[in-house]
Amino acid sequence: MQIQQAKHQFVQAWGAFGSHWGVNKTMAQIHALMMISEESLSTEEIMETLAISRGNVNMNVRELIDMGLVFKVFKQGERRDYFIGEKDVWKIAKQVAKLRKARELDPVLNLLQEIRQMDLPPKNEEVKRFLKLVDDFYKLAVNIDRLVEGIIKAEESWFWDKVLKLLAKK
Amino acid sequence: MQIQQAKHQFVQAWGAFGSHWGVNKTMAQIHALMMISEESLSTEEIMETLAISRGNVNMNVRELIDMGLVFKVFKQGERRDYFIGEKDVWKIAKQVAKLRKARELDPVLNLLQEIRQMDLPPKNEEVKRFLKLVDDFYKLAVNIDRLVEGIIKAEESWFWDKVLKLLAKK
DNA sequence: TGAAACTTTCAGATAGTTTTGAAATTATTG
DNA sequence: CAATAATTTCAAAACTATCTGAAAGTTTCA
Repeated sequence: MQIQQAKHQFVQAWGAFGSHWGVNKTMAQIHALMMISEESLSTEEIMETLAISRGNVNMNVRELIDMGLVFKVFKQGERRDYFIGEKDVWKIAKQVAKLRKARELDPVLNLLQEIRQMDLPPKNEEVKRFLKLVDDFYKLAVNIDRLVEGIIKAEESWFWDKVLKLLAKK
Repeated sequence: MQIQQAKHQFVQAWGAFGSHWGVNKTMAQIHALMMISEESLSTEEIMETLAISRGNVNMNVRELIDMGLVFKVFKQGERRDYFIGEKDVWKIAKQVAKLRKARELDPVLNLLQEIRQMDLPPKNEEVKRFLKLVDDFYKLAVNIDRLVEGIIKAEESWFWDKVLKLLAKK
């Protein structure tokens, strides 16, 4: 197997995974390409490598920049923009955790909190059961929130060391 | 606010969240409805409550059953099928974690493992850097895998007690 | 300043997903 | 067995997301 084939496979697979992660295929492919490219890349180079349009590259690169996973690079004496991908896997993971928390968890916390604070008479069995479910979900969501916050703030080796030791102990 | 309104809001919001979780709106709505319904529901009742077609209910309920979040119930003297939702939030969470791990994490582990085992000559800087990235991702994925496995197996109170205490200590 | 180089936008095209609803199938009852 | 009730299937329609490519906008430089 040659390195170029291996990289190609990585990029293609990452694109396919994207669909299961709520990320569009092209964005996942661009991100994969940026992670494995030591050098910064121009729009043209991304277009060619992935066989996609200029508009598509522009849109997705911009979003990756907004996500903090890709950065603009200015090259001395060059007119066009170049982009470089974050290479630190732990930083990438924390960033993704942060973004997914904001998209997937925070809105749920808000909804549950809102319902908990409703005044719902009469206090019959139906109401009690509903509020119990909402409350259970809320407590779970708060715990997950704290765990994710912990991960985002943690130092990698410390975190895994402690957590995996803890889970093993059981 | 009345209980029926509150339940309606819960179902609608859950449906909207679905889109951000890689779950289609209808399935998320049906699941929400099943979680908050004490009684088992028939296809007809779900159709009416959510204003959706028979085929849609059938498909999504079947999938929820496959996911282990909803169960078929046979009613004495009744010809039609009834369905009841799992109500235990921790069980639901573990089930979802299991499903998402299978969909989102396991394929990545396989890819990374596969690439790690490739023979990629020559061992130049480019190859080394690529394999380093793959290796970093692999180690991270293995750690996440262990964490998720730990969660799936853990007893709820024990798990949160320990983990949150750990994160607080830092 | 103005022409070239490059980036951004966005309307329409394409591709992908979800839903419907009627027909086919299966199960139950008298 | 035949009638009835319910479930399942699936092709077509509706809807949604994504991508293209040309036009508009911006920046650079002589």
